[in-house]
Amino acid sequence: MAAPSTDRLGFLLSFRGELTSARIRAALGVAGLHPRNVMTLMRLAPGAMSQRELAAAMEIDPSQLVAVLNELESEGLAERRRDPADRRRHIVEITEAGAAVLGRVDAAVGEAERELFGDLTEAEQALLRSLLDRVVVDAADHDCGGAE
Amino acid sequence: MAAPSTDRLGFLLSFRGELTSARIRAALGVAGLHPRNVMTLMRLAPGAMSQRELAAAMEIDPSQLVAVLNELESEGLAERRRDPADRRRHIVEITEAGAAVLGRVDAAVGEAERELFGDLTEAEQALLRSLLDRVVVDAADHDCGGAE
DNA sequence: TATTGTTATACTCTATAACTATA
DNA sequence: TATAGTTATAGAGTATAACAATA
Repeated sequence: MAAPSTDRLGFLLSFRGELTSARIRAALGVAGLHPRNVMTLMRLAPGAMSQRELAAAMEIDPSQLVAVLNELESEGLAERRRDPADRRRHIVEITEAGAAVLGRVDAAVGEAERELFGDLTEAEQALLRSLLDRVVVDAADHDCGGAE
Repeated sequence: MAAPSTDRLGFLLSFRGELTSARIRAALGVAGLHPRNVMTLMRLAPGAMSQRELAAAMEIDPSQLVAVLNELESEGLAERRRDPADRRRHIVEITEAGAAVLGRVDAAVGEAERELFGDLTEAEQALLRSLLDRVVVDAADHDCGGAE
């Protein structure tokens, strides 16, 4: 849906964020993976963890994570193995192939950022970052009814 | 899904945009309407137009607009009438009640923006706006496959 | 035959709850 | 009984195609 009153800063930030998000998602898809699967690999890159921990870190429901890991595992990009200490748990780990994919993705995201922010100097990019960091987005509950 | 590498400016802008969008949508819902319906009223505020024009302006499919207008009309916030010059067309118009709703919404959005950007001075808000305006988001086609 | 608005259908996402196997 | 992971189901949202009325 196109912007109706981009003269409001809130709308401007929302719409630019959405378009930026679309460009980044396209970059994440460079290896033919779903962006969500790539985000999962990114989470796993620093180290292995249980599915429950991974779901919590990504703020998604554990049941949604199942399909993601099925796909990643079938493509050889991540592995699940039982935790010997507690056989209910799965330890999830990124594979070498998964890490290699992340390398390609990182290059594509870098390219996307050069396109997105290429008209800004390094200093201006740093300034934009610091201003965005000061936007207050701590989700106080502002649900006002809505929908029908 | 939470941020995996907010150290990249593209991710930061995406995630701040998403959270800002959520806060703005909550404000749009202040009158109990679906945000999409409020956006439609905003488009109609400057003047009446046909459904086809309205759909084009909002960049949505005409068929999706039908349900929105049904709801707005049943709530007395907008009206459809046949164009006498071309009886295929519907002229869509906001009502006084619809304009009144927009007044309440505008106040709520103003409040949301004060929360979001209250830590920034007026000058900093203007700076943020000008930097966002220079982010390049003209959708060149970057579809790289993705999904499965 | 082309266009406007409408309806119907299908596909994706997401949220939730029920189920299994372990503890 | 409680927890980790899985499966199944339902709902919202969206995209597409077929349709009726009018040009």
